[in-house]
Amino acid sequence: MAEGTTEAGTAADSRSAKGGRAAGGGRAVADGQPAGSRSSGGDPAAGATVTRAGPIGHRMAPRTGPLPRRPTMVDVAQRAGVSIKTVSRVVNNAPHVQQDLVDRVLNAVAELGFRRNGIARTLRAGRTTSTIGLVIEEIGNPFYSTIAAAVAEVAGTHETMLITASSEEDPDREQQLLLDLCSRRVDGLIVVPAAFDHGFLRGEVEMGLPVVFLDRPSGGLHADTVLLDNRGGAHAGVRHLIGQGHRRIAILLDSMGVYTMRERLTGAQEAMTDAGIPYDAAMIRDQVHDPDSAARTVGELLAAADPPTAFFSTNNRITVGIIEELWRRGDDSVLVGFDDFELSHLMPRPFTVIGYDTREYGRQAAQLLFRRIDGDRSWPTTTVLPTHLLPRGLPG
Amino acid sequence: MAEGTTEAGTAADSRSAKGGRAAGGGRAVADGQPAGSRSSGGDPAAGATVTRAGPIGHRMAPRTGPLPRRPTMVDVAQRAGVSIKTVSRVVNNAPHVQQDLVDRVLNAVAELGFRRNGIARTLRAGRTTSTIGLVIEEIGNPFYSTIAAAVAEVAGTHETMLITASSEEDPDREQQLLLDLCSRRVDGLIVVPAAFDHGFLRGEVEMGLPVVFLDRPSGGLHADTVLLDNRGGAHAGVRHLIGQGHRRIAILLDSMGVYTMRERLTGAQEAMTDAGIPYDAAMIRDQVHDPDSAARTVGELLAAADPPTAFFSTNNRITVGIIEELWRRGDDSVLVGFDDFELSHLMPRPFTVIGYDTREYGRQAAQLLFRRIDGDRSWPTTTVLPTHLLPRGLPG
DNA sequence: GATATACCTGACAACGTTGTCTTGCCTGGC
DNA sequence: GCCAGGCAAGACAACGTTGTCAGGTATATC
Repeated sequence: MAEGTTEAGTAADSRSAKGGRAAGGGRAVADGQPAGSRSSGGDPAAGATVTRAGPIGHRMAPRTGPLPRRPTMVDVAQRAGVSIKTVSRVVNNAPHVQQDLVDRVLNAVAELGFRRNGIARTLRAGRTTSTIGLVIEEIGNPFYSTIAAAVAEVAGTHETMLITASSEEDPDREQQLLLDLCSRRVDGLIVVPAAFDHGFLRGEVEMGLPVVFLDRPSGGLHADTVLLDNRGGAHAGVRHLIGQGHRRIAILLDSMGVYTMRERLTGAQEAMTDAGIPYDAAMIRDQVHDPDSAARTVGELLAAADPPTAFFSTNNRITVGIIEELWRRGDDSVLVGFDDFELSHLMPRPFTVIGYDTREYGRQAAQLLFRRIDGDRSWPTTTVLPTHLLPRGLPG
Repeated sequence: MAEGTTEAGTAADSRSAKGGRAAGGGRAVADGQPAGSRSSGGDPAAGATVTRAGPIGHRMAPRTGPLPRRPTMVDVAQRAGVSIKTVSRVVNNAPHVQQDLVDRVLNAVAELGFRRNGIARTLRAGRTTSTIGLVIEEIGNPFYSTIAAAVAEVAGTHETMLITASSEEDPDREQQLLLDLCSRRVDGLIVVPAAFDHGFLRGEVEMGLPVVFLDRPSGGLHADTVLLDNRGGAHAGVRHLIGQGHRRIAILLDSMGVYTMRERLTGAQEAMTDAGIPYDAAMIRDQVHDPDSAARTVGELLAAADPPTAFFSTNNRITVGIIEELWRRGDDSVLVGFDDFELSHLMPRPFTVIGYDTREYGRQAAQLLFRRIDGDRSWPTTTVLPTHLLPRGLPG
């Protein structure tokens, strides 16, 4: 840690790094001291972001002159004393080039540090960009990052890279991102729709751009769609509760504006109806957007007359909130939750999960997309992935 | 669910979707029946992936003819009766174009569904691609997806898109990905190094490609680097344990081949040395790559003579394994773990965490990169982000 | 009325690569 | 000795866009 001259200071934009914002957010800090003044090691500046600038190991000056131009095939051709076409042939491993020319070209390539310009290569008519676009709600969400990982994996087998963009559930932003990706001439698009209507993509689709919708269907544009068996899963989950003798089952959901929520509610209600349990509006709670609001809602429901004996959660954020509140209260109401998540089996209260293979979900969409990219022009399809009930009861 | 003709069947590549592989992996299935035969709702084919193909709502034939060519500025110019230069001006909102020509061009653009080709635009000398590359270990890992989210967010404010690629910790693959990204002429690169030496990028860097290394330094190429205060964090964590009176502290780590592991071990050992606790090789366990092996290691350590009374975990996978094993055994050994993670506060045994702001980590790297892209040619810097001890004791 | 100025428009080249076509050479068969 | 055919290499155009420059018209200035 003592190489070269050093110059300590605080990075220009590090204001937001000081103090708060530790992962896990806002908890108390060691020894009750304020974050900024705490020492967390031998480093005198610990607690704040530290930036060192300067040469390391050997003499070196910051660059100031104009940057050297990137070498092109013309430069390589001149250096090797051949035509650019020959350079192109060598670079692309085309046949019918004499060995000594190949060597001269490869030497020139190495000496100049030539790297083929993929942009220009793509421009020549008909070439693909070997890039696909994935538009999701938010890449930081583990569900979507698993999807992205699966899509990237499939893309890799097709020598294709992945541009991922987050719509943040905003239809305008989604449209902007999608059209931007079209301008970049991606070879295909996978979209988790935020908007209802993707008619603005029709022109692109007609000109051969493959599009796959994932997790939610889209109105306005008929294209391949990969969905989850939301109804079936919810149905099975609620039936599981009914089978345990529960009749008062509370259903918590995020927003009726989201397709998956509507489907899951429908499935849950069908299970209730099948069992002859009368509809009770008081047992259905909408607009539960995060764990805290889920916890609050649980409190309200349990405080009411004739409280529920079981809960059905329609997504994992709600599930977490319900668990926290039940745990706090020592309440032994039973819970079934849609979406499995990492470490769910280590939660303080075991609960039954409606799970599915998220990686397979993304993989299906990606394989479908590449089938289209590879020329499949048959009817658009709708694929429905199954869900699985993973029962975990209370030990007792 | 009853639109148009339907055709049920199993998707060609859905083998891996049947049965196993539910998220959370390999747990028993409802009612003890095999996955394939279980019913999870009203759907007769539940348990297997179902694909429907066919028109929805209205008559439509699968496309077979040649795809219509994408309209170019030439097409728009012809239709509007102007030169392509005028089209270019209109499309780019350049001044000095008469209103009636603007209207004619915009009409032609709308009628033809023209969308500017960003590839060709980029090719014209000197233009940037408005794309940056991020090479990480694996996008499915929540740590990296948080990084990606932060980078994408910063990129968005610079009207730039993000290509994310996973090196899978393989130096060869990393090199291939990085060079591919160079061919695509990304405006900059953020790399979590898998390899030790990134000298192969020197030519690109000299020709003006900004590179930022994140989470691990790189030998062989002097560039901006953003690191975590691994030593300080580990030092503080172990000191915390020592402060509670522990003298036999086991340290579990993944691999000494990884920079962060070496740093964390060093910090932990410094704390021990500072407290006059003699070095004991038996207390340090290497090659703990996953939760299961962490759990096994805990079992071995506790079974030995003179077992540890506290554990120091150097990453969150190891932490999870330790928690599971301690919980299983009802052992009340104390644990401090590097890396906070979602729901860590809901784990069955409260434990102290060495946390940091992962989003800020990615943000710092991205801001640094864009400062370079915007022309900052000063000395490369090394930024060290602080860690924070988040003590959570056993309730008793 | 001549000249300067601003404004508007288009012709043309260039970006870096690859597809097409041509040219020249060499070998082999008659 | 002539021609067919394969091989090797290069000239040239094209991909779709934008920068440069020239030309043309209308308005303002002397």
